[in-house]
Amino acid sequence: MKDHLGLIAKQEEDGEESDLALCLGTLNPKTQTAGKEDKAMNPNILCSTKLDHDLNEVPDLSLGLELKRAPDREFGKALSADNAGSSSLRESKDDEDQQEASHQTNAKRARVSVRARCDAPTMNDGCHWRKYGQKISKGNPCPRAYYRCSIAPGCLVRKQVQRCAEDLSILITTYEGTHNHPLPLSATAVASTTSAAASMLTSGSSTSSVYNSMQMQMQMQSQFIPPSFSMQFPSSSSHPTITLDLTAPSSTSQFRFPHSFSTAPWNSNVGPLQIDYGKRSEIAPSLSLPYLAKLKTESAQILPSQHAVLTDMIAGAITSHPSFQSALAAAVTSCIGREHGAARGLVREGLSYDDVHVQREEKMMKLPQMQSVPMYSTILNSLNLNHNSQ
DNA sequence: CGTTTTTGACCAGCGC
DNA sequence: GCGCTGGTCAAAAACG
Repeated sequence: MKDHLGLIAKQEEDGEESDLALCLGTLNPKTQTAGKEDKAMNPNILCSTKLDHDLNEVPDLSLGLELKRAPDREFGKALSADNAGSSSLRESKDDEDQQEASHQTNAKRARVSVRARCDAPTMNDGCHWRKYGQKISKGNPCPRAYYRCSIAPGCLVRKQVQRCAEDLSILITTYEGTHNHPLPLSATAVASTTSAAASMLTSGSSTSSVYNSMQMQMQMQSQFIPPSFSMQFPSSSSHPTITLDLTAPSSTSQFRFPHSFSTAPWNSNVGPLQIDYGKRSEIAPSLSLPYLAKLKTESAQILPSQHAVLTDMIAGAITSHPSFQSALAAAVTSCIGREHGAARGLVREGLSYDDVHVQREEKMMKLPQMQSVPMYSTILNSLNLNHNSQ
């Protein structure tokens, strides 16, 4: 499967756990399906789509990764000290109490620090924060601001914002804690990224594939591709901290968050994760194939010869860590939720993937968002998800 | 008038 | 124990 990007998500229904695998990559141009070899390796491969042949025709599979609480205990354990994305509300008061107790007693909660060039006072991550303190810390003339999540009164997530002493254009944002409420869609991407990093830290997994996945995701959320990305694990810290460095020190071109990323209101309709593709403007997904296409064709950072390596990297990353598997499941849910209307229509019509593919362009003229429906509807059918619950 | 920010006081952890 | 530092609290001020 060297030319495929494999995504595997677990789902549990009626006590039975099953794997969902998506295969995005080279496919048989005649059958529009994954090759026999691929299916032999994983009978659960549901669909695949062209990535090498014609990137411009790849349906818009935008996976806004959103961590949900996985059924398996191991994943729940891994998430116990991170800041998950828009996880569902805690179902019992006991959970809240446990989390509160954990917060009170565990002085070494995992933190995720993001370094990025940003002109705005704070990096808008889609969440809603209330400032509760400010301090001048030792060794840095710039004050450190303390924020807590103000979406829900009992939310324990906090963040610290401070400018880098060496380079005032660099904003260091440090996240800590777990959201105990649903997040705005626009906040899920950053939250899931920091969540995955924290999860990796707390679960002890530090594989390079996860590292690479983090790099990919953060790059895709941004307007430009930083040529370098670093994670740091300070050995002497009161909190275990991962630093996601998006400042690209060896860059030949400056990497900055788009203006809209920094200043758009958290609950804006267009969302703060907005990137401009020339005259077109789209919500920046966490994993967007059109965006991959753009990278491939326009960025010198990703050459065609590197594509196999790239897909291998992503596949390895996603399949190597339970957080990403669960994140994908939630992401699919999120995607379907966003376009549930169109998907519902197709499912009701009983259209197959091929039918949809043929009619796609025609339908897109009427409903632009329909371009992502073929993939979603296939996922949808396989997951047997209940749209009405969205 | 409700919400958010500011800012000095307070507290806890840590090293000496 | 003491002082330093990071982090939080809470009353007052500012803001919309």
